[in-house]
Formats: sequence, structure tokens, C-alpha cells
Amino acid sequence: MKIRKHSRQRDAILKNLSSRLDHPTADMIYRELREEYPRISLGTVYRNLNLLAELGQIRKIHCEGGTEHYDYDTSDHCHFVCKHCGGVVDLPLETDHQLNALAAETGIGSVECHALVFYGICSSCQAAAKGTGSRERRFLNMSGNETKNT
Amino acid sequence: MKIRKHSRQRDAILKNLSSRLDHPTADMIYRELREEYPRISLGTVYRNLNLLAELGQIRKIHCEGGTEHYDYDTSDHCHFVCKHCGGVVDLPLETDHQLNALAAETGIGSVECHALVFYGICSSCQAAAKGTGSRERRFLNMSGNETKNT
DNA sequence: CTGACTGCAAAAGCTTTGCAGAGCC
DNA sequence: GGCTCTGCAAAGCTTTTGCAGTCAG
Repeated sequence: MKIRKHSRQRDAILKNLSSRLDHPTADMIYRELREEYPRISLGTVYRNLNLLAELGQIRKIHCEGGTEHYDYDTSDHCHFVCKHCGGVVDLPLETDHQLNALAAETGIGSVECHALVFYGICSSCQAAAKGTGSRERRFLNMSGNETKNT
Repeated sequence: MKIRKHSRQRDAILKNLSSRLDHPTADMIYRELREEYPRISLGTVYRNLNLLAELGQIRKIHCEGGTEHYDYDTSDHCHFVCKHCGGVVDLPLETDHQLNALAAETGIGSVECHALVFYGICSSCQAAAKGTGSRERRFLNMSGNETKNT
């Protein structure tokens, strides 16, 4: 199937993702875009995010929680996931460029890429916990049970 | 809620997982267990896997594909996911024990753990591809370029 | 004009959960 | 006896997909 260079929706999705500092889920992007494009559908958002990922223009992030997150930055870097607020952010950490080569040396097969994800509590959630005890929007329990409020 | 030390099903699940070399999904465990316990339910498998993960007796692995995999080995190590057959295996690679500390130094927050997952084509899939061209059981499309061979 | 793209809605996974009964201590 | 645990089935979520109409090139 041939792919067009542009579509109003695809451009909007890419623009939304590129202007964000966080790494949203498809649904988060959908909700924001609906303000400007009330008729956009969630299916379109998914279709375009997958397409853009295939084209290598964006990157998918798999982490605890069962929901896919998307990243506009496709360069080699790692992520931090807060177990408390569920936020996913870049980690300004020098990733070891030799990791793929090292892994390949084990004879496992050909190694193309890797994903490095750290888990913990982000500093703002730590501060909030000290201050109020429960100011967070959402509690992400790594092992399944999470309490969420609207 | 108090947790009992043992239950026939929980023990069977743990035993199954511990005797495997791969890192199966809940459904894979369920299918195997059903041979010995025909009345076991998938819900029970999920409940116990989550429980065991909470207790720290097993570990969840998040990777491309949307399905959770489980690992009996909770020690610090990394994984390799074959984009071709979808298999998830341990990688005998010396993981950097200072990674969490390094990540914490960025000031992101408290870092508890990390997951390092490599993606590529495992050697048996490579061999199979050379031999027959399509002997694989399953084709896992990671991000579009599945037919591209190295 | 052509066929890629969209909105809509339905369907398809995977995982969780409510409930009544069974089983363990 | 009192809980926990289980099987079953239904529900919940995220993501994909079929279709007919729309839009980009």
C-alpha cells in the first residue's frame, strides 16, 4: 500500500507528539486532538501512530501498565516510568552504544535494538507525598492493582 | 487479605514456570496446566501469576506484542525477544549493577529497578530462514520491517 | 480521477472481576 | 467455621479492522 506524504490527521498527530515533553498514550493524544478536530477518531490515531512507528518517525515505548506510549524522539535513549503517577519521561542518561554488540556476542542471534526502562518514583511525586500524602492523580501499582480517580 | 502458603493451582503454576526455559505468557501456562488439571481456569492462572509477582517470587516481562510474559528468575538480568518467533529468552549478559544508581543521579527521582530488553532475530530463526525461507511458527511484526532480512 | 485515508462501529485480543461453591487450617 | 481460593462467565480495556464515504495528489 502506498502512503501519502500528508493527511490533516497524521500531521496533527505528529505535531501533537512533537510538541509534548511527556510520552502519551494513543488515548491521551486522541483527547487533545479532539479539541481541534472534534471528528477525529481513535482508530485513526492508532492507525497513524502505528504507521509513523513503522516509518521510523516515532517510537513505541512498552512499559508496565499494559498501555503503549509513544515517543517523538527516535534516537537511542532510555526512559523512566513513575510507578506513582504513571508518567513516562526521557532519562538524560548516556546509554551504552555497545550494548547491542555485547548482546550479539552471546550468540543469541542478530540484535537490532534494545529498550532500557527504569522504574521508580519521580521527584515530584516524592515531594507531593511528603507534602500532602495523596495529591497524585493515579496510583500505578507495578503488580496489577491500581487505584484511579477521575 | 491473608495469603495461604500453598494451593494446588498456585504450586502447579510456579512449578510449571520454574521448569521452563522460555518465558511464557499466562495463556501458554494455562494450556500446559490444563493437561494435568483440566478444570483449572485462565482467571486462576492470572490471579496467581499476579500474586506471585507481587510477592516477588516471579517477574513480569513487558515487551513488544502486548502480551505479558513471566519469568521465574527474579535476579537482575536482561532479555532477548525474537521479532520472528516471538520467543523471549534470558540473555547471559553481565548487566550493569550501577545502572539504577546512575539513573538516580540524574535527579529524576528514586529509581527502584530497570528492565533491559533486546530485540532481534534469534539464531534458530536465522538458520531456519536460510534453510527453508519460512519455517517459523509465528511472525512478530515489531515495527513494519519484518520481511527485511539482514 | 484514483486509491489512500477517515469516521464509525463492531470485533478482537488480553486481563480482571463478581459470585457462589469448594477446600484448607 | 471462617477465610481463602477456584471455576465460570461476564465485563473492562486497549487496539485492530471492515466498510462506505471523503480527500489528497
